[in-house]
Amino acid sequence: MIKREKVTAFALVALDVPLKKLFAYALTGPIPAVGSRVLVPFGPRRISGVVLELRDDAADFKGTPKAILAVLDDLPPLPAETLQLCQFVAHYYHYPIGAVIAAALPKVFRSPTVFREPAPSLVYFAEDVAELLQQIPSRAPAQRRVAAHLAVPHTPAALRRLHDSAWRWVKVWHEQGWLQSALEAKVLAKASDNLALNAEQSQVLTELTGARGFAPFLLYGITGSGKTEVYLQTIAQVLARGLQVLVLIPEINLTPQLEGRFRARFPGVPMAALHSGLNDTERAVNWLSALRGEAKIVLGTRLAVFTPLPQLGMIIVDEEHDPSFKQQEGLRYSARDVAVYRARQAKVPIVLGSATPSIESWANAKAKRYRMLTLSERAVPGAVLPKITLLPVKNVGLVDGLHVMALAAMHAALDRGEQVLIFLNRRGFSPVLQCGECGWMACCTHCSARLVLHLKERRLRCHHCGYEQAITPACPDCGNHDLKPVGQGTQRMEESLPLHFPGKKILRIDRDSTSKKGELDAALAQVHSGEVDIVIGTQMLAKGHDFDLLTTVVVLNADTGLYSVDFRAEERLFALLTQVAGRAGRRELPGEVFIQTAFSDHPFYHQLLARDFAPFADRTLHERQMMLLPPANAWALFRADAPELEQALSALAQIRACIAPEPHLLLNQPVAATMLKKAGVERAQLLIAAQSKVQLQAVLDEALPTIAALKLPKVRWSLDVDPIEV
DNA sequence: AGCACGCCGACT
DNA sequence: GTCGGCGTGCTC
Ligand SMILES: [Zn+2]
Ligand SMILES: [Zn+2]
Repeated sequence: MIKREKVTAFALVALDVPLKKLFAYALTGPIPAVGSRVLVPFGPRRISGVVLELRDDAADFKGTPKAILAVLDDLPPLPAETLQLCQFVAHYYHYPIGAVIAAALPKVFRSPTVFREPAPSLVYFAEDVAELLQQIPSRAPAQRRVAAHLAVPHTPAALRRLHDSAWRWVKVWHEQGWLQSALEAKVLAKASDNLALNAEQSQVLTELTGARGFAPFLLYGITGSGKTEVYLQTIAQVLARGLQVLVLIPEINLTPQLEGRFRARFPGVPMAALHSGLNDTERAVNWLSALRGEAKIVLGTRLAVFTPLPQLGMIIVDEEHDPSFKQQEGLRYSARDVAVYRARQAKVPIVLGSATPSIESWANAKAKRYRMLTLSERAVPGAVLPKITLLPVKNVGLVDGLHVMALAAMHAALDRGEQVLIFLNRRGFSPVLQCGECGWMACCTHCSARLVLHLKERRLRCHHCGYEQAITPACPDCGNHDLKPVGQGTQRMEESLPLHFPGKKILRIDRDSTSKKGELDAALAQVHSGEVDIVIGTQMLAKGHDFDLLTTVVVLNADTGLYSVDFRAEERLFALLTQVAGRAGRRELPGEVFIQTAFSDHPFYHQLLARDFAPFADRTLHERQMMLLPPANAWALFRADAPELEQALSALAQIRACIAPEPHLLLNQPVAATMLKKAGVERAQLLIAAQSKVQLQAVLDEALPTIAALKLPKVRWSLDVDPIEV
């Protein structure tokens, strides 16, 4: 009889801990595949991890490995490509691999408990929404708003997002026979028709559908040029080849509209939405259907870039310039950049679409690393871009914050029966509450910031942390009772406008007025129905929402960043104003945009008025090259916070000392953050600039092990590669 | 990041 | 006497 030595095998497991290493565990039972989710003992607790390597020794671990407790098969082993993508991200953003994998997985797969997939739920929809609406009395507007959504199939969970009672109503309507229900995969409806394409669109479609292998495109298309229709027809052809499409979109409450349009065009094509509105279970279910290759279209926000897709055929990043593609805490990745890497890895085409591309992507297109495709005509024949007028406000008397020309234009539009949008990106009544005697201003105790006066709620609130307090009745410094609101917020505009527009219906739409479920939906419905005359809106309304009767837009206080240190301020303002201008005018009603500005002489406005992003982008890119700013070089930013600024600065000085100077590497001095105090800590930062991303990575690879070994008590620090806010 | 261990100040 | 403050150190 042959005595076999006991075969011991080991697994190297990635765990969600801030340590840049893998942990060795002994395999006792069946051998899990690489990529499997496993339950392991870790110190006194049991946590979930992912197997990255199998081997017959414990690598460099000298102790006695503990045994894996269980292989959790609620998740199929992650494909090698997904693990490799996570490895790339871990390396590029200098983040521990276990933490990257954890961030890439739906929350339920980070927990040590096994996820039980619920039975597939039915979806509810109306074949003829008009017929359904006839059954619902007009005295039930909330029910009618829900009904109006039901051309698109909804799960019970999706219904609950529309309105707390929506699921209850739908059950009744279904019993009445006014609605159909089906398993999601079985919905058979007529697809919305392809829209006719103009010559430019057809040419772009031909280019995109003809591409094979890794092929990056920058689709530069002006507002209203029909980018979405081009996406839809391109997607149809990728689906016809039996492949999956990943569509990444910004994080805004616009996902439902886009999802509706996709579902209407591709009824019966399984689609997985992955946005922040979903609960953990929905997210996990949709993610699994993508991983299994069942969902053919994955429509999601930045996190969706990590979704495993066995038959990936194309990636589309819509509004590629949008800052929400860059995560601003923890793993500070750019989903757009990761998407480009992923397209290269999967050897598929990628389309970055925007009316105002990021200068980074513009530079790539100019350098022929991306192929530039242009849509320069409006898709709807005869439609013209809105006219933009600057209203200089320097040394001009304003009436409740409005220029007389703006008031006149608003009156004219309202007289024609049209709607007006006042775009004011500042919630609350006034950004400052000030003492008229001594000049004292109400400030947050935890942040270096003013408290914003919210008169409606009778509170002073900090917009940077959760702090709020009752309105101070008197100045704490001099006792004066005459405290004055200074500056104009949306609430103040809402209060003063009726004086100038008596009898007109005015509606404020901002985060405060739409914080409850269904409120935004209700507000938008009021605007669509035409019962609202003037809308006062913040950033929330800048994107996407199209109102047929809205012709006139007045922009207030948008350009405060123009002379700031932030070198991306112009780029962002161009994108914002382009988007806001897109709200003005439809088809036969031409739009007009009035921008109140204190900087009407700024060269930026010459280019905005020319309505052409290309010369602006060319000039900006040239400036960046002249001044050695990204994308002409590569930046990394160390941030530190501590109870005292001195501690943060000293930590950054120690970090800086770990980086060896070399030619073409700029090591700045640590400086206090522009807003020194935030949420009770004092903050500082250290910028390093390298000639190229390659040099930057080499420098960071070299320095980070030393930096990680530093003892920095009371200080929390993080590294941001390719920061967008400095 | 958790979580335990450990060593000093004021509480029943 | 012990409850709890958070500094320090470790996790296969
Ligand atoms: Zn005072
Ligand atoms: Zn604050």
